[in-house]
Amino acid sequence: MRRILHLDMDAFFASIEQQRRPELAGLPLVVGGRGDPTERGVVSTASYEARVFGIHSGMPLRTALSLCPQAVFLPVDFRAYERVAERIREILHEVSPVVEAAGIDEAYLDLAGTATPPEEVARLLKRRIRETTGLTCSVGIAPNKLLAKLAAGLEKPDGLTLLNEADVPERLWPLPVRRLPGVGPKTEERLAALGIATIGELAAASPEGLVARFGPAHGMYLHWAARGVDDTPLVVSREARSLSRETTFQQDVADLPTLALVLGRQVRELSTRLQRAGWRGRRVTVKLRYQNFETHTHAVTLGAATNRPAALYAAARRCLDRFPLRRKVRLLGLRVSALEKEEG
DNA sequence: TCTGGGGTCCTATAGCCT
DNA sequence: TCTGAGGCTATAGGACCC
Repeated sequence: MRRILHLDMDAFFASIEQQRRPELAGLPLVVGGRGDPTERGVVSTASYEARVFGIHSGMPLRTALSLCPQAVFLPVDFRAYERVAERIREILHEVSPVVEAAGIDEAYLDLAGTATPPEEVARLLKRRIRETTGLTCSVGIAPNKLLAKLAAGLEKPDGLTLLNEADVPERLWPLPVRRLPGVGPKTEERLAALGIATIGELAAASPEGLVARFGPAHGMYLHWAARGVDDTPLVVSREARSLSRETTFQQDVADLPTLALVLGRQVRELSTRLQRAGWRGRRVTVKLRYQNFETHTHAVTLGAATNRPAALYAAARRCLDRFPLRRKVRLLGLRVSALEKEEG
């Protein structure tokens, strides 16, 4: 049986800010956008003190402000968080060579080659991370990634939870389906329409019915996930599939020159990132989101991969020009995909 | 009055070919 | 020459994650 450890940093961005500015400790703190709660933007992380007011990730900053006017609002400082994340990854690699980073604040470890008992490994990790960064995390240990992640979520913050397949009926089946990774708002709603609200009810549903409604991949995933069954391996390294840059305007934009100007800036940024990483892309996609939040994309595939700004801009303009601009635009995005490694 | 930015993966559909 | 089945690829949209 595999032993997988999942580690999830507690209120990562907010905790880092509280760590480097001790006067913020114990205060409701919201990290998001440019740090101005009257601007467009959403909450990246709320401190536990702010969560008491009902503030959570993904919520508009303006809503957070109305829920808790006395909260402190700070901009996202990705560079700083990335530095902390890198130190944490180093600690993880001291414990196991098989580490999968899952975003900036989560990771999976395969403990197969580790002689130390899993629970001891977890305590060691938590202590080392707290000593070097001052931060706490929640850890789950289980026979697979799915159960390890669910376990880590059972006790937060600063938790340590062991979960086995035998615990699934007692510990997971009472929980709402939304707790399963892969079940978002849409799937939750469609399951609710079938009378399925809990993971246990999902486990009792016929796999044929789930496949008929959710397709083969998602349907069978739901069937097995509700039983805690998962054999996906850890992915210790992966290459980027695409790079993108998008901008939500503070005020909706109606004119093509402004859009073209912003598109030009996005092209230069992506071109620089591609060149630094040694990538070229063959597919260019432009995304527009209108005032009413309707979102559309247009893409072109190039004859040859490029990272040159002139070629990228020409392609992006061809995409942009295909959009009817009768309505105001709130977001403009640019993506480069079908990436190829540059020679030499 | 709302609803970010960076990604990944899956699915539906249309066109083309055999 | 017509028709249909099935496969492949490109494109657009959608759901989800951190």
